[in-house]
Amino acid sequence: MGRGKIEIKRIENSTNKQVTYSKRRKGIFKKASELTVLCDAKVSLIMISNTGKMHEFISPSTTTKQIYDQYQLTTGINLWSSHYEKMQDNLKKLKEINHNLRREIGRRTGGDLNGLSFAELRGLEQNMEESLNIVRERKYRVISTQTETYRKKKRNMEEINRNLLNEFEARDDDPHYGLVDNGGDYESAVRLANGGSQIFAFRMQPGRPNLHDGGGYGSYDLRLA
Amino acid sequence: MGRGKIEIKRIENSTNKQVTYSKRRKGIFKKASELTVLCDAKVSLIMISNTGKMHEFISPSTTTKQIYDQYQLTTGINLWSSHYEKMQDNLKKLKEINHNLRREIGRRTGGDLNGLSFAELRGLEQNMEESLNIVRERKYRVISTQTETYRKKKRNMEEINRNLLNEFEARDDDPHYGLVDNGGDYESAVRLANGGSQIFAFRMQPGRPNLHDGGGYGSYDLRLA
DNA sequence: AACTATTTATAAGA
DNA sequence: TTCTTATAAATAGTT
Repeated sequence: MGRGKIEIKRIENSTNKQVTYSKRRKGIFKKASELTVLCDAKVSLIMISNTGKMHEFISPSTTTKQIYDQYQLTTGINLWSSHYEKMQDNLKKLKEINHNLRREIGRRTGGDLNGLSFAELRGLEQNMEESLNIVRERKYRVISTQTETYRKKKRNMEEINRNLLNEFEARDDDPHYGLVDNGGDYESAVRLANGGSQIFAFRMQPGRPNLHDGGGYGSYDLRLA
Repeated sequence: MGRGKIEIKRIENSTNKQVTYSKRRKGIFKKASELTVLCDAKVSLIMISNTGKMHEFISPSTTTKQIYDQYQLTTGINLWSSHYEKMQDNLKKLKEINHNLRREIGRRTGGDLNGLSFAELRGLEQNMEESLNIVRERKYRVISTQTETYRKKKRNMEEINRNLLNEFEARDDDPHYGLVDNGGDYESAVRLANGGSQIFAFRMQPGRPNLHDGGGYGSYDLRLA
């Protein structure tokens, strides 16, 4: 359809090729568009020119992805399986590790000991004893550090207290002096001066902590995997 | 191009629509094919009729997936991101759980105790003590069961031994009788008869087990995640 | 599915 | 690139 008939073979002239591409592309797009309207078909048309430029036609009321999903359903070809595989692999490994970790924890919290032999149980026991000792040592270190800190604070407060009392006695002609500005500090100083050991009463939260509490120890959501 | 001009609007007559679809589809495919030859362009053309039938044209020397990969590169649209997202989500959750499990184990084996307060340390200690007790109880139960089993075996062997000695004495006119057929059993019987307590010498694997051994306790590959 | 009058697409030229 | 136009190609309606 033109001034002369042409043979369907690669056009060597670059300009001519470009022009033909442009004209025919427009033609195909028009026909694709007409088809979708006339026959309410869905069309996905992607063209990439020899210069690498891309043009797309997609029938209205659908998306390229929809067409592609249907394409895959029909052909059975999964176009992104290769993209999946690596991820699937990772997921599988993670799940396995997760399972092992879970079993380890389970055993270390006294659950699921059925599969273990005497020797394994003995090994586990010794291992747990060692770990427990480490935790204990750590605990003692923390408490001794805290004790030291509070001892220092106490000394400091005693010093303040002494100073305040001195000032208080020195100025009892003005009974309000020293009590207004330093009221809070004075109270702390007195309380702390009564002895360091009581301080822990409200720091240690006596009794065992609630292990299933929101912020408590060992409270992850372990539902997945 | 036909006997009469038609308006570009949905064809209501089903048969007519089907015929038109068929004719025009052929036409578009032909034009697409010609374009790829004339202009060496790449074309992916997927058409789905209103009856759900799919037809595809793909220019030779390429694949649908290639076109789509290029499509994604050019448009920046990731067609299978939605497929990814769920997986990514799962992966992320698993990694998080994994991390928590790891920290839990780490603490229960005496590592990474830096972030814990005194109260938390105390909770952890108590928790570990309880778990340790469970493991100990289990160990004792296993060993008492084993002891009982061996006690029974021992009694059984003593019985066999007695019988054998009886027979041996009764038949010492034939010195080979009883020793050939039952040699192994006799030896076992004698060894077991010496006392149950020695049996554990080779069952208990004295000394602490190698914790980093291939099949030993606590030996997962924890590299991933 | 084949025919064919007619419309539409487009090759070549401007 | 776009317009023009002669001509090839596609196809609507018919058989």
